[in-house]
Amino acid sequence: MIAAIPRGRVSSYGEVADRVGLPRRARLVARVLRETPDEAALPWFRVLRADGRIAFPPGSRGFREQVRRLAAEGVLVQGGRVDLARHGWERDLDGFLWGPAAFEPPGASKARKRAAARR
DNA sequence: AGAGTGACTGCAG
DNA sequence: ACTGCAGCCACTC
Repeated sequence: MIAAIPRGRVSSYGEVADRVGLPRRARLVARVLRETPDEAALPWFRVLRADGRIAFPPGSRGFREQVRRLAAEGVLVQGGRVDLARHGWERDLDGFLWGPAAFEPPGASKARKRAAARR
């Protein structure tokens, strides 16, 4: 299930559990990830907490590594968290509303809405 | 059996 | 938006 998370998208422990038919088993997903060797080459870094925050302690080695890997595929982490409305699996709001416009600078969305309101 | 632990969640303040 | 806290499940001691 984790291997199926598309590049540039993220999911959560709970969502992964749900998708494999194991509701309320978020902690089990976390355990599996912890026990999985790096050689498995799973995109573990695409799994976040339900609110979009990185599960590792801020500043820890795992935390920094996760930020680095996410950034490498265009997923910005700010204040330790990812915008799920933008990068969440199956809830790619920008993609749905505006097409695969990819990445815009902060505030671009607001500015666009203001412009639309003026018309 | 009972208490403690954690790459988690949802909700109340 | 942030912090606690109870609830949760699968172990471990």
